[in-house]
Amino acid sequence: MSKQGALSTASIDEQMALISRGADEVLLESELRARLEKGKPLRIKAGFDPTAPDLHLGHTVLLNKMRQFQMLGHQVIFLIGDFTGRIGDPSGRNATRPALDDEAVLANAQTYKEQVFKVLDPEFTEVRFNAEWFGAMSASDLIRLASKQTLARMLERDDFAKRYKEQQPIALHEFLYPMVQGYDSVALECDVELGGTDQKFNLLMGRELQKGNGQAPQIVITMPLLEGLDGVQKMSKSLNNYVGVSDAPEEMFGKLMSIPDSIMWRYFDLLSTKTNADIDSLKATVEAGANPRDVKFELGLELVEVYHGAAAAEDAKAAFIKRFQKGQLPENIETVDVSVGVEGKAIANVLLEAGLTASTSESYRMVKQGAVKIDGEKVEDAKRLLPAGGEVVMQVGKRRVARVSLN
RNA sequence: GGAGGGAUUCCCGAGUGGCCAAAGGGGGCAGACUGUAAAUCUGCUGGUUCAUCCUUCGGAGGUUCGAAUCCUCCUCCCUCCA
Repeated sequence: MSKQGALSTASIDEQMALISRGADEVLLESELRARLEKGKPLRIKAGFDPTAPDLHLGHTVLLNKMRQFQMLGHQVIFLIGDFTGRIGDPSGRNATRPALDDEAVLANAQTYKEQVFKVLDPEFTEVRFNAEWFGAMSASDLIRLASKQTLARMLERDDFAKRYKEQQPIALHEFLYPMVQGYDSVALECDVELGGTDQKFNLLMGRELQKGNGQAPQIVITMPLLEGLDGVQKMSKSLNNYVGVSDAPEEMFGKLMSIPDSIMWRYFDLLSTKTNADIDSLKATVEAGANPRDVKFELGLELVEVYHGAAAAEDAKAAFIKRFQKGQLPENIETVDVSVGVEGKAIANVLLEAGLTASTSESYRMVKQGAVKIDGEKVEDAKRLLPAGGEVVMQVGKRRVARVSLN
């Protein structure tokens, strides 16, 4: 793998292998190979809808693929769909999504940029907004664009076909969306467009429109959804199985360590910038009997480093080992003040007020199950009163800890 | 317009007058075992002043000593007929 800014000296086969790693589909591989063989930097685009500014690792799958292209010396374009974001996107939804107002779009776009450059190298990233060309487009331009597509073609899309069949409404503007997105590729003269599998139809539309405008059709690469920490369902906030890109280093490391082994290689394929050869050699060590945990450490280190730097990553790993492998208390325990009054307060209530349990009922349950410790001592009686004065370290289970100042 | 079926605790789903804070499963949490993995076993899984009392079974009323269960009205969903 070469330094950025210059085309990689890796063989075409190696480049193809890296580019297609983890991808759901590469359409068409033969075209991609042909373009790589020309030996010129390619223009790689991925579009982002400015609706969800709080990113988790699932969202970074595309970014990581872009990063891999950068490492091969190609130019990536981070396209913010500010114009299309104002229309609303029907992708994979049964109902139409409300349009965003200008202010929200801009604010989200800004947040996006901040988070995205943790992964991408800003020097080799072109940030564009599609209002740039659509803002200036006239009605006649738009109708001319629309004239290039047919109803039958639009209804090939599963989502539309299904809604049509079920007699659910399809707003006309939803037909415009794929065309508008496809036209982005024309405007940017893209060689490759990346997107989620749910975007396949729209990505292919870009090929059609490019052909119609005398450009070589872009290669389409679709990336799958990343499974969450449970290893089964897709990573999402609502399922609470995600690693947020703004998670603290220790939290991020710990979450990554908790993924099932079965999903570990998937994370490497989709999130790591390691070469295929490096990943293969890690696999070989595990097959030879190495503890998969140590390979997971590698994963944790790499990903925490992306978002927090190398030093923080090492610290997170050390803290993890100390806390969970050796069972010691973490170093930075949050201190919480709890007022207990002159008579003192029952442990159950102190736990609640310290935020360690969700209710006093839960406190009682935790104590009953032997999950509560105060200064390392298992608590037997949830009703015991804690007197004012002094600090105690309270633990509920392995993960919840707080230093509680009683006053 | 007519005839039926349904709405239950985070989710699915049983319950058809008291033994129901409500079976079972899922999910989650905790304990054991571990590599904070998986698998497995065990327990817990409405609130509380915790062997107590309070609130919950779509909503509002009613019958009853007592209702998730019966009656009335309302809201929403599904199936069939016209």
